[in-house]
Parts: sequence; C-alpha cells; structure tokens
Amino acid sequence: MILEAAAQVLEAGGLAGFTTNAVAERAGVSIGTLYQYFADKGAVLRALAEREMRLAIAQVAKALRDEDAASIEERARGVVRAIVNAFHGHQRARKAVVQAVLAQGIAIETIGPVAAFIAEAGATPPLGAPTLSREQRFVLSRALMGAIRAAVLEEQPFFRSRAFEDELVRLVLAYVEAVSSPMTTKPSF
Amino acid sequence: MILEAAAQVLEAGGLAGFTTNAVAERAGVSIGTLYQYFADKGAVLRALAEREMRLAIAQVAKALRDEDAASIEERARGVVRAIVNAFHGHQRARKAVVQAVLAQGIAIETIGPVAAFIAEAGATPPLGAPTLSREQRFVLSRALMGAIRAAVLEEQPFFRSRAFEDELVRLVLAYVEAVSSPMTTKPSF
Amino acid sequence: MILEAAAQVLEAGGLAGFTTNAVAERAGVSIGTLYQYFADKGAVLRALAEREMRLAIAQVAKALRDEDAASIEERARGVVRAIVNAFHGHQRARKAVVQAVLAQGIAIETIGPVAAFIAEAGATPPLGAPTLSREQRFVLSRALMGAIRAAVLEEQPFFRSRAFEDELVRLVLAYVEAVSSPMTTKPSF
Amino acid sequence: MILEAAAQVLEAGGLAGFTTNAVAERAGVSIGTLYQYFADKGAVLRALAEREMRLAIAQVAKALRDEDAASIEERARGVVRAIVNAFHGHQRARKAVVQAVLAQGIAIETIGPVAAFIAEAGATPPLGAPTLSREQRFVLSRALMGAIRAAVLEEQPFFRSRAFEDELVRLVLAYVEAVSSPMTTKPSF
DNA sequence: AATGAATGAGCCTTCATTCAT
DNA sequence: AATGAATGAAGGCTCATTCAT
Repeated sequence: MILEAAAQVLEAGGLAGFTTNAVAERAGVSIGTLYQYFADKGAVLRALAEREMRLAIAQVAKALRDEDAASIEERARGVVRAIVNAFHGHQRARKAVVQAVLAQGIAIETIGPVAAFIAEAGATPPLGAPTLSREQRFVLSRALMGAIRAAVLEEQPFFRSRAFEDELVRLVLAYVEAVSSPMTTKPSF
Repeated sequence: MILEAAAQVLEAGGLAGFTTNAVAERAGVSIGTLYQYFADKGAVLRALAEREMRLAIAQVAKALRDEDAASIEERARGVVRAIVNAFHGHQRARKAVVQAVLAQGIAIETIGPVAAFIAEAGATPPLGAPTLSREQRFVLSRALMGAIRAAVLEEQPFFRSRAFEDELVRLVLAYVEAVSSPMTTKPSF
Repeated sequence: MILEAAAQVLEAGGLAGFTTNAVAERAGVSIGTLYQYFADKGAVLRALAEREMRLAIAQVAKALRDEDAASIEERARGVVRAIVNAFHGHQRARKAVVQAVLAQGIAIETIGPVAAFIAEAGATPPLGAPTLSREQRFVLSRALMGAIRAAVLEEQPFFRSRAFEDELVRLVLAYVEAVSSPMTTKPSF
Repeated sequence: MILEAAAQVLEAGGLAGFTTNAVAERAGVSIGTLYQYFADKGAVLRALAEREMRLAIAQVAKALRDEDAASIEERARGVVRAIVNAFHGHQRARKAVVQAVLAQGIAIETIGPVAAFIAEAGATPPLGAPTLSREQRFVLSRALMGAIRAAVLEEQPFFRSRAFEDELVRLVLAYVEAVSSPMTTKPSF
C-alpha cells in the first residue's frame, strides 16, 4: 500500500529522501498511479500524518476508557504509557513524520488531534480531576506531549524506562492536583 | 547582514522559500559572497538557529540570576516570562526557524542548549528546589518548553496572557514540589 | 539520439562547451530526459568513448581476420589502414573525444581496449610473427597508436597519405622482425 | 613560486582540483597577485607545460650530444632513458599536465617541442642513421613518445624496467635500420 | 605590487507533475 | 486504472576574474 511505502521511505531516508518517485517505487506502483490516489506530494504526507494520529488517539482513548483503573494515578499512567507506546518502535519514522509535518504547513491541523484529544479528556470527569480551563488543558496536554516529543526527537536512552514514565505521571498528577487545591499550604509563595 | 536576511526570508516564505539565492538577494549581496561566509545552505540555517538560541539563553540566564526574586515562585515566573518573551514578537519567524531546524537534522544539538540550560539550572539550588535527577530535569525543561513551543506553533491567542503564564508557573512549581515531597498522603484522589 | 548529439556538441565546442544542457538541447530532449538515460555528465562522455572504441575495434578485428592477406606486410597494412580509417572523417570529433576522455579519469579502461585488442592480436600467430612478450606487445601497439594519435591531434596533413601509411607499416614490420631475429649482425651501425 | 605551486596542486587534485584560487593559496599569495603574473588560468597551465617541456628537452638534448656513445644503440638508449627519466617521479603530475594540456587547446604547440626536437635530431647525422624524411621523423618520434606516454598514463608497472627500455631501444633501432636498408632480405614483402 | 572581498554567469542535477498510450 | 517517459522550473554551488584599497 502506498502509505505504508511512504512510511518506509520516510524512515529510511528522512524527509530529504522522501520523493514521490521513491514512494511509488517502494510501493511497487508507477508514479502515475500514485498521483491517481494523491493530489500531490503534500497529500501523501498529510495522509501519513493522519494515519499515525489515528493510531495514537485510539491508544490513548482506550487508556482513558480503561475501567480497571482504580486511581487517578493508574489512569494517568495508562495514558502516559499509551502515548509512549504510540511513539515506540517507530521512533525514526516518528521523527521523520514530525519533521515532515512541521516542514510543511500541515502541523497543527493534523498533529493537533492527539493533544486536543488529550486536552478534551481532561475536560471531563473520567480522570477524576475537576474540569480544567482552556489554558490548563492546553498546558497539561502540551507539556506532556512536549516531554515525550523531545525524548523521541533527542533519542533519549531513557525513553522507554520506568523512571521516565514515573516522572511523566508525576508531572500530570502534580499539575492536576495543584489545579484542584490552589496552593493551600504553600505560604512560602 | 546575511543572517538577518535569512531570518526575513524564512519568515516571509517559510522553509520552502528559503533558498540561498533568495537570502543573498535579500541581503543585497551576490550568491558568491554568501558562500564566502557559509559553507552551504545548511550552515546558514544552523547559524540562524544558534543566534536565536543564544538570545533565548541569555534571557533565561538573566532571569535565573535575578537577585530580586524573593520566592521560588517569583523566580519561576521570571524564567517562564523570559522564555515567553524570547519567543515573543518573532512568533512567525520563530515558527519558521523551529520548522527549519527540525526539517534538518540540526535539532537537538542546536536547539537543545536552551532546554539543556534550563535543565542544568534545575540541577542547582538557585531555584530553591532540591537537586533533580536527569530524568526529572529533562521532563521539567521539556514540558515547559513543549507547552510554550506549542503555543507559538499553534499561534494560540492566549500566548501572552497572564492566565497562560500562571499555568506555566503552576506547572513548574507543582512538579518541583511533587519531586520534593513524594506523594505522601494523597488518598484524596 | 543523445550520444550523437553529444558527439556533435563535443566536436563543435570542445570539452569546454560540453555541457549537459547543450547536449540535451542538441538532442532535442529535455535535460530531465538526458538524466533518465545517463547517471551524470561523465556517463555521457564514457558512453561516447565506448561507442567510438567499439567502432575502431570492429574495424581492426576485421582487418586481422582478413583471409586474403597473403603476407605479414599485407596484414599489417590492413590493420594500419583500419585504424587510420577509424579515425578518419571524425578527426575533430576524435580529438575532442580523446581530450574529453583524458580530461576525465576514463582513459585507460575505455580507450585501452583498442590498444589491448591490437596487443592481444600480436600475441597470436595470425600476424605471422612469433609470440610477443608483454612488454613487446605493449610497445608495438602503443607505438603504432601513438603515431596515429599524434597525427590526428596535430592534424598532420599527411595523415591520410600513402607515405605515412608506409612508414607505419614499416615500423610494425621492422619491430616484429627485430624481435624475431634479435640483433645478430648489426655492426653496420 | 607560483608555477611550483601549480604543479603541486595539479599533482594533488588533478585537473579538477586545479583552480586559480587553489594555486594561489598553495603559492602563499593572493589570487590578485597570481593574476598579476598570469593573464588567466590557461596561462598558468601553458607556462607549466612549457617548463616541463624545457626540462625534458634539456635531458634529451644532453643524451643526443653524448660524446661517449660508442654505437647508435648506445645513443638510442641514452635518448630513451632521458625521456623515461623526464617522466619519472612526476608520473602523477605528468599525467595531470598532459590531461590539462589536452583538455585545453594548448596541446601541440606546447607539447610538440619534445617530439619535434627528437624528430629534428633524427634529421641530422648525430644518430648515425641516414637523414629521415618528414613522415619518418614523425613516425619515429611519435611512436617512441606514444609508447612512453601510454606507459605513464596507464601507470604500467614495468615503466621503469630494463625490459621495457630494451624494447623501446629495439623499436628505434629496428625502424632506423629498416629505413636505411629498405627491406633487403625480406622477399616475403 | 599585493590583497582578497565581491561578483555572477552558468553548470550540474533533482524531482514534482503531466499525459499519451 | 495504470503506466512511465518526458518535462523543465528551479536550486545549490563553483570558480575565474575584477577592482578598490
């Protein structure tokens, strides 16, 4: 399938090697055929990004829906793990996709969904926390994504470690709690 | 100056319009001259990224050094504000630079410094918090940067708002405190 | 055909005027098409050289195979004439091709075949002479080629003359004979 | 000195690396200065070729003048050795110079002298042989040069061997004798 | 005389896209 | 629907040469 080929080409040669001809060849079809399914090069990239997003969202959604989560922490950990997993295995491809997406003007409209989804999730009780304001949802989701994103792009060795996951969970919980109980016993401030 | 021209070209036409010829023309020099100062196209981009980073770092460093900060919060707010300010005004240019930098392989080595700097700062008492582990510094700095970066790239209207700044500060403080007093009695969740 | 165009461009403007764009234009195709058939500029030059060599070899081979040759001299003359003919008519083009070939690193591997072929021929009885050593074959073939080459490059007026041909034949025969009967009684000098 | 630098640059990087800037830098002068002494790039190449020729000619001339040569063979050997020596040590540079010279239009006018000189030498008694005709001088000198030239360009391992030298001498003597005594006992012709 | 920053024509090459088959 | 040869705009980059200092 063309999209799969696109992913492979992207992973193999980065954005620089991502040419329509390369994708078509990898897919085993002629460029003519590729252009029968995609309006232009950007369309391929966009579709690819969308596909990846869909996958990520699905995983996160499942984590949020998880009935077995006994505490907020457990649920938060589930979400964190879902996102980290979504990035796992495809690190190089991910990086390439992100770069590609950014290099184009696609960015937000396509990549946003994940963060948006997470943010929305924070707007509803499921997490057990109080409803968050727009800015709060934004900060929470982007901060979490930002840390993960950086780990992927910087190819940090601890990316898949428990310690890293713990800190991400801590970040989420700490912020959510801080929002709930606005700095009560913090006279030092 | 060539770098200034490069920034303008980048801002005007994005990475796509960023051609060595365009930069040279905008700079009012011949293409040959440009290549007398930069080895190749990438070198221009790299230099541009470096320049921007240096500016950002300088501002953050100043905020961290601030003698007048009476509390951790004040200091945290200073840092947050410094970063936000660093991005301010150049939002479009910033976006282009970040995209450009990412589209290349430059990313971490060049952009890292800011986050790295912040991370290091977190490793020393100045912030008043206890020494953070490698993963903790990473999470804190990248989360903060991630939220700001997203606001810039997504061109969020509340980017310069007090509410947004408050949330960023809250995020930093909450996390730092959580690290200090490891979730003792949090049955409330 | 592209190669034909290449030959014309080479003949018309020498190596200096030999640009891929010029070749494509002369061939009546787009520059892109040229690159669909040749990896790069050098490939065009190499292909051109090969083509020329093939023609020369074919002619020489035919002369060597000539059943009607009654004596060594006749056969030698046939070979000489074949080579001279191979260069004939295209003198200017030849010069350019040779120059081009030399200016690159192509030289030996491609141009060698002719000399090599001739040399090999000298290693077998057909010429009537005794088997020649490696150095002897080399000297004979390169000497003959050298004289002809020089005549072409220097555009000597006697290039196609009988007198010149006679001397070339004399050179070959004299050397071959000298090898056979190693300077016995040459006190005359 | 500039010419020396030119030779070095040529030897080091071949014709491709032979740029005026490179030569100037190697010479330790500015390009401006280079252009004070040479009209253009070609002039440097021409001067270089001339210098090399002069050296070669001097050596050959000395060999021809050699009073100690007892026989034609000895003298011929002296000449052969002189030429071979002229090429020795600078093989790579030589190759480059020859290529350079050919790649330009300089060729004959500059490189000719050596062959011409040798040819002229053959026109006078010194060699002990009878006066040669124009074609004969041409064939003899170019054949000899051709064999040596080929050995240099093809980087033949036997270039400096005695066996190779012997064959070159044999070629010269055989041809000269053949010219003197027009195929007497060669009824086969 | 020497310098070397600046110039810019022009080269090689890529690659998204088209369209006749 | 698929093919893939052909297109050609455009880009990165080199390097011989100039000229003001």
